[in-house]
Amino acid sequence: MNAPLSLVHLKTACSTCNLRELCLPVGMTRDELETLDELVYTRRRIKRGESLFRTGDPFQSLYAIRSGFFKSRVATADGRDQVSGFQMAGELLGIDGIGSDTHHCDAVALEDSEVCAIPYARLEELSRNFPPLQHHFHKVMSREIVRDHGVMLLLGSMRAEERLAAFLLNLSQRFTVRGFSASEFILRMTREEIGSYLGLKLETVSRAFSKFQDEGLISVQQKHIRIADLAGLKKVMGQGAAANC
Amino acid sequence: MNAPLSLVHLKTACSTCNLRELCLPVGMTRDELETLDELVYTRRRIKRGESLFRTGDPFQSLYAIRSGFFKSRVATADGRDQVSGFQMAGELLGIDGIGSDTHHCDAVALEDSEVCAIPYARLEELSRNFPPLQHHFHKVMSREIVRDHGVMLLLGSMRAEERLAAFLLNLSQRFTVRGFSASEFILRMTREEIGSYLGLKLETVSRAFSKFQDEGLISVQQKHIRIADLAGLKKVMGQGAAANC
DNA sequence: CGCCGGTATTGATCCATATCAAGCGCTACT
DNA sequence: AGTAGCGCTTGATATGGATCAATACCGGCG
Repeated sequence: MNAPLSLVHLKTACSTCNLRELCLPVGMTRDELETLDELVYTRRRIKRGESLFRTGDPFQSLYAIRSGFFKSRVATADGRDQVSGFQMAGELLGIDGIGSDTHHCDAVALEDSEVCAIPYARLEELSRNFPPLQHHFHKVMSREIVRDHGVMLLLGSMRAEERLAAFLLNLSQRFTVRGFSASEFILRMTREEIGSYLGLKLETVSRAFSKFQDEGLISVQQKHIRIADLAGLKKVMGQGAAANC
Repeated sequence: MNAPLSLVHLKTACSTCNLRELCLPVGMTRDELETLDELVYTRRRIKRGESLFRTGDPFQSLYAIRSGFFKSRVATADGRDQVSGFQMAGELLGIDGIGSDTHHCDAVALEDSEVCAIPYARLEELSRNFPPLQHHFHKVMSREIVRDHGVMLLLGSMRAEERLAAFLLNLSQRFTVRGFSASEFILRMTREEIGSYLGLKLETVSRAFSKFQDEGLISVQQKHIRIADLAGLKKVMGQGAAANC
């Protein structure tokens, strides 16, 4: 009774994955999806606090998040570091490694997570014979670049409250896509990690949360967030700035 | 006497381009390069101040810079904008368009420039039959992501002088690769554009330049920069932070 | 050659966010 | 159930960079 279950468990297949609308296989037909099943052999579990890979690790595979929540962190030589992104189910980790066969950031699980390892050489090979995959993979990378430009815009030209509003709206939107509530969610990261991502100190993040609550835009209780006034938050962000970050 | 010259001029070929060590064809053999010649049909001249493409333009081609200097600029819906990068000969513009078949930034020439248009559909097609091209293109995109993470780190955690030092060192390094002086160059952009890129106001950029000059690290005369103490500048940056930005 | 507009420098002041500090509240572990 | 420790909130103060303002420079044009 246990054996077949764990077999199913081992044999990961894109064609039966309920994230196929979010992950690499987006927009492929049933037949095309079956081709993709050759791509993923291994699943890997990462416990909260553990790293999927670290800066300097040799690059081998991309990782599609099946479940859980990650942060990516880049570091300077002199010890400073910064969160460069938060990743959730269906998103791809490890693209930073392609350019030099070495990872350029750490990917740390913020909760117990599970990923599909996609051997990169296999992906290149398969995408040569399979244009939809090739094209979609390029789109994923291009969108990552556009997203990063949005973050640069945020870091370079928005004030603290605008940044936090943009951050909350972005999370909300990504939860929505995944079928969760747009207005109520649990933050997986600490105030310090949010601050790091937004280029702010944790106290500033905390104060901005309190201010939003006073203004009736959200209610905060530690990591529990409820968005009470979506339009109001958007207004704080500055009339609909970079929605892509 | 004029005809053959302009013919040569029209027939752009990667295999004879003196930027082939910097551009898409990096690391390819002579034979492989000739395959690439099919890729580029058109050259385009862009005058100083003109745009190669703008946000919202339909995406068709990538552009390899043959000569000149560009800035990319992203904008928010509420009118704020920010320089997201400066590009020089051998670098690729337009990758932002792949993700949604629409450009997400403006590319503006900062001096009279010339680019090779690379029809994107052709690039995908050719790279399917030509793994070295495929692999190198992926590397270019991955490196762009890593570069952007470096900029995010700069914007999120460095102070004004560190940012400017990092900026100068980065320019210096890129000029070196292109065979220009590492220590003496002309800035193609205004203080305001530098400030926009670095998340600072133009006055702050100007003050930082003056401070560096007072400290004997550089000499500045308007757009003419001479780096007098490379090691000193690196120290300002914070003991060799993100060299990749 | 001299003027003009955009660009750069420099100074004075202000303000948003960092920093320092204290206390509170979860949550997880014994 | 009690408690230790990390994470969060809030207050007081400091400061780096923004803002406002005045002047200087430079390149292009008449």
